[in-house]
Amino acid sequence: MQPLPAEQTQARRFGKARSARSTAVLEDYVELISDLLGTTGEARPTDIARRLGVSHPTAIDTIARLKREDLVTARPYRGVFLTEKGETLAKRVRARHRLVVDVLLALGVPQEAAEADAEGIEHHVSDVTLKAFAEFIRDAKDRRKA
Amino acid sequence: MQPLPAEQTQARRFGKARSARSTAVLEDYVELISDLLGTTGEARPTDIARRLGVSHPTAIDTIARLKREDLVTARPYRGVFLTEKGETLAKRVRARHRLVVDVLLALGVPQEAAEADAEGIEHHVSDVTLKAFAEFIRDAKDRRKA
DNA sequence: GCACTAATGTAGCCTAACCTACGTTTTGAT
DNA sequence: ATCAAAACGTAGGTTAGGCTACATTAGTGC
Ligand SMILES: [Mn+2]
Ligand SMILES: [Mn+2]
Ligand SMILES: [Mn+2]
Ligand SMILES: [Mn+2]
Repeated sequence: MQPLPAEQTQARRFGKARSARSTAVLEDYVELISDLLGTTGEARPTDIARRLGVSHPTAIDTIARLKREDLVTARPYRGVFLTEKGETLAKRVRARHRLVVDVLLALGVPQEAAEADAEGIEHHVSDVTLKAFAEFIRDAKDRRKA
Repeated sequence: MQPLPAEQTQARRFGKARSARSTAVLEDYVELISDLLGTTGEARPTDIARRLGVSHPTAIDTIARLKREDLVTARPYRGVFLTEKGETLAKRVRARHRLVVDVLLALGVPQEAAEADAEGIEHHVSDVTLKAFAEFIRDAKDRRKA
């Protein structure tokens, strides 16, 4: 039986996971909105809802939260757009998402499981971990060349 | 710009992540209760709350939910115990937690980041992915021997 | 231009997960 | 046996993230 970590240490870890959980939804929305804007030119509440698998009122509610957090602008019947802050977040989130998928694939996880699990995992990957992931992928590529 | 996945595919992935998020708290409680029972012989609401970094009423509320889900038994002033179902879940969750930490460490993630990130990541690792992780670790060990 | 349809918005509801404030029960030390 | 402190429980409140049902607006085809 492993010794338990010190109370405060464990509490800090759980706290980080809680805070990541609370921003996960926002991150998914900005990433998706950015993708929709990039590929179709617009991001409308109904599309967002359908792609997320939620009802459209749920999407509209969350879009309101995104507005409050200054990540998007949206006006009735006009679709959703990213603010500067939103664009910046979207870029970071998309890059992280891709890297997480790549790492899972490199570890031998089948494609669809990698894509599905990454959708949840990504939100809990810290910067330090992300750096380690990037190096791992870089090294894997080097090994393949040699 | 990568092509977007089909709507239903993407919705299914997001749905899985949502459902994992909704069980994450239960999993952490069960794992922690099991650890406390194993090392100190008892799991009291206050200890649980302190280790999770939440207020004790929050812990008590969640323990009530665990009871509803038939994962624990608890009576006033008497501490918390795992049901069969709870024990089973605890074992699975603990094994998964350890494996996730091991994989992160093997990828070069520093100890504390590995422990902290694993606390969130673990809940989004599917069985298929877990299997790939196990093989990766086994192979890494073999390589070290050779 | 009208009418139907799809999209959007609004209202109202629910549960989970957090909190503070306060009252009650146990526990343990004199 | 008493009593203070710690643990526990309860009450009541907030926010996020879901939902359904219904009303309104916008867009399209005729
Ligand atoms: Mn995601
Ligand atoms: Mn993503
Ligand atoms: Mn966890
Ligand atoms: Mn854990």
